[in-house]
Amino acid sequence: MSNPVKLPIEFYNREVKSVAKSLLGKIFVRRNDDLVMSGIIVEVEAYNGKGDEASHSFNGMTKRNEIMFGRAGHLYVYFTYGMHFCANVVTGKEGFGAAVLIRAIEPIDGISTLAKNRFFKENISHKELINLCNGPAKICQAFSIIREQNGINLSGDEIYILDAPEIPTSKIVSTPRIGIKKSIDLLWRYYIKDNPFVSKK
DNA sequence: ATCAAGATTACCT
DNA sequence: GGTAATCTTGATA
Repeated sequence: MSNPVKLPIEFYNREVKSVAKSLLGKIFVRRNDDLVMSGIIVEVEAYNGKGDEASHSFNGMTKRNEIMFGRAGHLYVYFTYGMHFCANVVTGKEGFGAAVLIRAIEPIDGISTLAKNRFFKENISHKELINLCNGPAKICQAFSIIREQNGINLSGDEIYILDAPEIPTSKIVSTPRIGIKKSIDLLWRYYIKDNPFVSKK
């Protein structure tokens, strides 16, 4: 087995749709001391800094979205619907306001912890495993990501993403983004074809 | 100050 | 397929 290495800042400092597609197949890791949770990123969405009406950054910087306008390679966490958190990776140059929403993860390590966070029990059925991280708010609940993690540097040791081989273009499916009412013509949602941990076909 | 919408989810028929 | 839950945020006055 090869040495896993954290994605460098240059990885994130690129055009948001390229980063989004490249993030598929990479390993998302959350570490708390000796506790490790991880999984394969299988579904993402790109939100651009310019000309994207569905993006939080569309109307300029606010207190809520300021991390989105910060440096690439940091985590943008927001609260929505009065009860859910969603996690994004900031991309591109500082001040641009682009980010990739992580929508689904195939669990690998720390599944009993992920399960406890989501379902308040360690042993789960196959159905519950599929349902563990197949949605942006489910990921945050499973990985214990809240307001506190907003702005975290992905070069650090608490939350980071490990490199892994690129998913070939032939295995990447593009669709409209989920749950938005503007810019629905843009096919900026990407997921790994035939992966059972994707949120929706 | 007020208010409507929201990058969702779980549970219902 | 439909909708309640739940509250922060940003826009408007």
